[in-house]
Amino acid sequence: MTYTLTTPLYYVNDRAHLGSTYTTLACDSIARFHRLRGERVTFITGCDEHGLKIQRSAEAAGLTPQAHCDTISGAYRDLWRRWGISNDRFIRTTDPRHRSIVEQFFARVEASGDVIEGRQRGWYCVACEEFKEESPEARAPECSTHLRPLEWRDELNLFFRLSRHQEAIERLVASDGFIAPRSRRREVENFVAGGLKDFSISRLDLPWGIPVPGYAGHTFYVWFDALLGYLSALLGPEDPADLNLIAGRGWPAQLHVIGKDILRFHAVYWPAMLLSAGLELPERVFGHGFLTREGQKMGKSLGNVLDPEVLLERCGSDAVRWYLLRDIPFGEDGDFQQQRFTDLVNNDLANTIGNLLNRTSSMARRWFEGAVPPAGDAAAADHPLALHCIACGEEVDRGLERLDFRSAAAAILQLAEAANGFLNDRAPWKAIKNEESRPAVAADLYAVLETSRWVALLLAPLLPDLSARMLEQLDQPPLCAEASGTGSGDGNGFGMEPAPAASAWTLALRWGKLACGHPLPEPTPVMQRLELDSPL
RNA sequence: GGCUCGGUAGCUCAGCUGGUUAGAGCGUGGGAUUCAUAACCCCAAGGUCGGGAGUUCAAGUCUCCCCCGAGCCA
Repeated sequence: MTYTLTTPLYYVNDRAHLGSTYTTLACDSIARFHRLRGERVTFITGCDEHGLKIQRSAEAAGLTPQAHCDTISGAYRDLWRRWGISNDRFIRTTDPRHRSIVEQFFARVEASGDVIEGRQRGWYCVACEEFKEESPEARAPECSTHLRPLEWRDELNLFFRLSRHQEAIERLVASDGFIAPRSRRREVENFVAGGLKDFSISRLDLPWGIPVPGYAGHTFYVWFDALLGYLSALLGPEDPADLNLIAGRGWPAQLHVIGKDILRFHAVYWPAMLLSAGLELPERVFGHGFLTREGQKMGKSLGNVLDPEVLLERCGSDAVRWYLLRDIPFGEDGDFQQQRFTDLVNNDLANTIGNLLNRTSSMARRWFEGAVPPAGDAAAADHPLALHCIACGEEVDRGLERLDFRSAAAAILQLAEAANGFLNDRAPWKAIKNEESRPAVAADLYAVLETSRWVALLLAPLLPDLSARMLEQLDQPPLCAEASGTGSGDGNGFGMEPAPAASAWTLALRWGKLACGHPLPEPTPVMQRLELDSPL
């Protein structure tokens, strides 16, 4: 059993923005969470590279479409690498194997009688790559989202008979858990209830696309092509381009994470296409919200775009991940406020969590020969901090299963706060002055060090870097939640091996695993405070 | 125009099937402390729960109307 999840395949008409970074970071945390639990994960991301809009972007830049795509797509890949994204796959829709998958898929859809020829007349928005409902008589209509003129089209296209799948899609969309968060379900239900109309899946005389077999002059509509990237992506490096293989390579996906704007493509068109091709449906489509900045929409015209490159360079991935995952309810819109960003990062990460480890470690080193003190009573499973750790672990588990990053993060933070409070109550710096209380001091410090270790472990899916630094500070072995590398390409009984009963992570999440007498490295702050002297 | 979500302390939000003095975090103010990244810990500040009407012994929590904001569809 593989846990397969995807980001959207980002459209390469421009460089990555914070929105795609947000989606990708969230998916990365989910992927890491499942890997840490010992599950086999295929985390897919990539780029959608066809279509008129891209052809024009390339022309505007004086490049061939392919050169343009290579550049932008390469930039995405590089950006994700620098953010430490653990994707197992990076699919490009210009990949030759993808073309072959699209052809095979189309053949299946055609065979089930879902392809018909029809005349497409209407107003088209190139930016949306979508036909609009404007009446044919409209004079110089504009796209309401892009505020750009619509273009009139009147051509023979191939249509996908979406209307035939009305009932199946109605049932799917109404089913529990398919569309998440729940609040977005109604919107799609209403759309489906309005009656599904066939939609065109080919374009005439658009060279930058995949040719439709058997229909000279036609190329596939970008969306038809792009969604299929989720399937092509499942092929391992050594796999032939065979659509029949994907069922054994992690299809159906458990989760598609997307921005709320493309929910319909994923919750309506996509499942219908899959049904038509006789493939299984993904378990869940999660549409998250959009990010604004200081209450305003980000945009070039306003000049207030937050650049993920700048953010990464000036603040680091832990800070940004924490802010986005901890503060914004996943699914809802969020607002990036610089003041709040630095407040949260400094309070939560540097002060509460980082300083906890720092202060405890330095006391332990000073009074207990540079090592983890003897646990004494703190080894007991009913130690208050032990109970808190266990409860926190469960809360993180529950939270991340529901994609509720916020409650997972809050639980971890509360654990660190409890440990800080415990220290203040016990005041080991006072007690140590009395030789008789030395064992009690040892036990208290042990309990807090052990709690810090839990904090580090539980943080691993959310903030892998900080987690690693904390474990290093405790001289603990690193966790591995990175991408599987070659993934399933070895053809070595993929999907056959049972998930391990206990992963290194789950084994480490036991109270008392920190070994007494284990040397502690000299502490250095694991999380620097953010001191931003100018707007990001 | 139809539909769907929101409008709760300065800010961001919790408040499930209606029921003791409406909660949290940040920010703010005060206290305590010195192990630590001027960090940690404790306490406080009183917001007519968008407005109005209604149902009820009782409404932030249900009904209706209105205002404001966001979105989907026309």
